[in-house]
Amino acid sequence: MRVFYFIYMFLPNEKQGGIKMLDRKFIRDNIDKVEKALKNRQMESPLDKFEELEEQRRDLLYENEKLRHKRNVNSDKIGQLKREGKDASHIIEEMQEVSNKIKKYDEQLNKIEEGLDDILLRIPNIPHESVPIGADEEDNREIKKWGQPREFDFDYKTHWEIGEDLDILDFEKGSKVTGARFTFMKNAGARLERSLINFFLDVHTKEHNYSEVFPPFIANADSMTGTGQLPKFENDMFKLEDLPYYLIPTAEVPVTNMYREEILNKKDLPIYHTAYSACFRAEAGAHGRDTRGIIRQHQFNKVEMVKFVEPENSYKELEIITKDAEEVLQKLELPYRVVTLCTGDLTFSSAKTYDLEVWMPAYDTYREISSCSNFEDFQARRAGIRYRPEPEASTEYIHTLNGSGVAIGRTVAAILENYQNEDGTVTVPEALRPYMGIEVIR
RNA sequence: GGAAGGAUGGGUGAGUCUGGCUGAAACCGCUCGACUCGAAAUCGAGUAGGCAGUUUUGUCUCGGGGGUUCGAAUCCCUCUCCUUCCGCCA
Repeated sequence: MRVFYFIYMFLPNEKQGGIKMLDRKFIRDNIDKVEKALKNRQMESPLDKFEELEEQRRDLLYENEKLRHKRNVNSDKIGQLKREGKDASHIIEEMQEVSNKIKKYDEQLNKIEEGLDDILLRIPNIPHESVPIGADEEDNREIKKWGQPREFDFDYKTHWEIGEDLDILDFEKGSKVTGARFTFMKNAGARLERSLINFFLDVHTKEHNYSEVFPPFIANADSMTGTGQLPKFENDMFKLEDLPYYLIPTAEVPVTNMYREEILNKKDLPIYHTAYSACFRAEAGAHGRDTRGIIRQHQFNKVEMVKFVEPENSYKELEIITKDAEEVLQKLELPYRVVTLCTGDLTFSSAKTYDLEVWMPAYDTYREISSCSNFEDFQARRAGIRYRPEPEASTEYIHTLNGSGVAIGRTVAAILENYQNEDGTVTVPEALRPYMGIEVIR
């Protein structure tokens, strides 16, 4: 109950026109399409309620506008009479009643609008037609494999065993200082983490043309709503007490919201940003999963890529951003595969997502290390990010994309496991040696 | 934390004291046209958005929310953000 109230209080300001979420008109005109999308995502449909409210809204609006028109006309008349020094009291009296009626209609309309927004903000993006239909991750489609998982001729260890044996990961200290799912990295481990951050940022800025930003790690409720974390996923985030501020779950949030409520210049597009940030996730509902190691932490580091592009280019850009992410894994010579997420596994805001999964020997499988998504205009709508396609044309929503480039902690885990040696040491991947200054962690 | 000032269209910025004829001057930018071999300069025209209906229309929006009033960019309350000064701090 209280949570609900809280979310409600910090929903985005109802700006002029309410440029938020999926478009009402679009939903109205494409009820079937939206309905189908919800079904493919394994979600219940709130559209009956939506249609009912929408109908009520339009009826009330019509009545209300008629009254407002009357008021405007008569107000002009009153002004005119007063200027001429004539008496207007009989009209004023009549208008008092009209104004009261308008006030009542306004109240009803506001209530309906709130109900509509609450529904709309919880409707996810519509999957792109190329997205495979499926229930869960089992139905994701593998589209590419790179590298050969290494064959070990000795008893290989998990990354947490390696980390503790080399004294570069300290789980006990993490849980003492903070709690479960927090870890200290020490010595070469700390350095490895830092090296990866620098390495990834260097690759993306120098080779892939991203401009680097260093964002705030705390964002407000409007921003969280803009990228789609709120209102549905409040429980997945850490919230500051008594403030409408949240620890960011990814740099996507602050970087995408940099341009919230802005009209971008066509000549500045596309905009590419890359950003390092710490990421904070409550991992609600993940009890018991990946409890060992650093695969699933409440705090982890990530280098993120974010793009703002013209709509017609966004699917081309999705391929590019995915390649940009792949490239850092290739440079590190870590075997990985690329999968297209199916409708049931797709995240709330995304129209299409490629996951990069790195080979993890100890798990004997591929694990997600990057997620590259095209949100089309979903986030742009919520966040009000537009541009003018032609000088005379009216504004249009841009398309946003992002991709992990890539998650640092999981890369550390992958390096420790894939590059481990029989004597317990870990070879440093060649690309990282300039950053690490050593060839072997021992 | 204390004090003062401010938030207006793509940008700069008038209007706020003295409420109505201001959805908003002027300038810049941008678009089209004229001039030109072409460009610059100059001149002319155009140039916010949401919602509802869509043939002419109506309505709402001057940071957000609320109030006063027949009527608010304009008066009052409140919140947010920005600027300047003081204090504090890495």
